[in-house]
Amino acid sequence: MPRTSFSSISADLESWFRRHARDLPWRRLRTPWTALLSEALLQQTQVARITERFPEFLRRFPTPRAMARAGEAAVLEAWRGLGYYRRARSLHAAAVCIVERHGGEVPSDPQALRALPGVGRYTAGAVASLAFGQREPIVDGNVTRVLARLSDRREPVADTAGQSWCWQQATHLVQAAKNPGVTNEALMELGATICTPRSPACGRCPLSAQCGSRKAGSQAQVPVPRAPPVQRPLVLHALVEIRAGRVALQRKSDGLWQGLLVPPCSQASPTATAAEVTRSMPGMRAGRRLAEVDFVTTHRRIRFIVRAARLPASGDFTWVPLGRLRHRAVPAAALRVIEAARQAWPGSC
DNA sequence: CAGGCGTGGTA
DNA sequence: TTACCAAGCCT
Repeated sequence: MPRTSFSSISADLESWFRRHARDLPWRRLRTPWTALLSEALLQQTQVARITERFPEFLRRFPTPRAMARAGEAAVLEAWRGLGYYRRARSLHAAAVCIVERHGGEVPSDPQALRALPGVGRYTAGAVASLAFGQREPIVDGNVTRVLARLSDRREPVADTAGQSWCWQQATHLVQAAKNPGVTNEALMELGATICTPRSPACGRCPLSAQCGSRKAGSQAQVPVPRAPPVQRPLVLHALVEIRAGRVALQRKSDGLWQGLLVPPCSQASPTATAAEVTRSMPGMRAGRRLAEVDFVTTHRRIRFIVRAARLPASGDFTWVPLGRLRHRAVPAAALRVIEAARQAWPGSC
């Protein structure tokens, strides 16, 4: 792609974006902190999921200092149901860093941004360009797709070589831009609303005249999809005790759903007996089987085998009222496990 | 660097 | 119903 094309593309992107930008909550008030907050929330998550939740985050954590003071548990609680919960723990740690190392202000230097927990190349570039107007490139899933189609790239874009090519293209584009932040945001917006993975709306695309895949009619083949991840099976035995309208939960210390509240779980064979299930669970007694719940993540196919349980009074449990589950740091999978248990609970109709 | 890390929407 | 995948990062 010749240099003149990049300046023409960025100009078309910017003018299109000024007319067609969606009204998103984090665009109303654009500060460095709202940029960092929204980008952390949006990692691997669709815009529509975050638009509803962003106002609550901004209300609860209006500044890095407020988030640092609120504590990690409060951030995890606000993050309920959004997945990839390490983002929540990283964001809180980043807020602490910002308070301790940067006087409570989000840094503008890409290097300093990169040093924050949970901030990689994309997020650092996004905050630097969108919030500070710096000439930093960004590459995410949307940008990757738009760039691949513009050049009608028939080779993979997901592997190392492909991503390197994308960053190079994005760098050229932002170098040619009049307003780097606007060009970057427009590039993402185009990928999200026009240049979609399937059936892109080329008829409404401001770049259609300059698009290689449009010219070749290869939009459906570009970019080449990457091989789907293998989904490994995992069996978890969950022990649920409901007493006086409350369910016993534990804060998970590692692995899947680390830091979140879940019923006591152990990994064992699908045919394990109650005694075998509780062998590594001191003081806990497993009762009758109540239900099975299947849950799919990106890399796993999880089967929960749910048993009623008798948990020791001395255990370190958090007893959460059933009606409050959706306001606590309980992952969606655990909500489904608890709901299945409640349906099958002795005495339930 | 390949694999781990969630969830829900859409076709 | 399955398949795909979304404003990625970390180890």
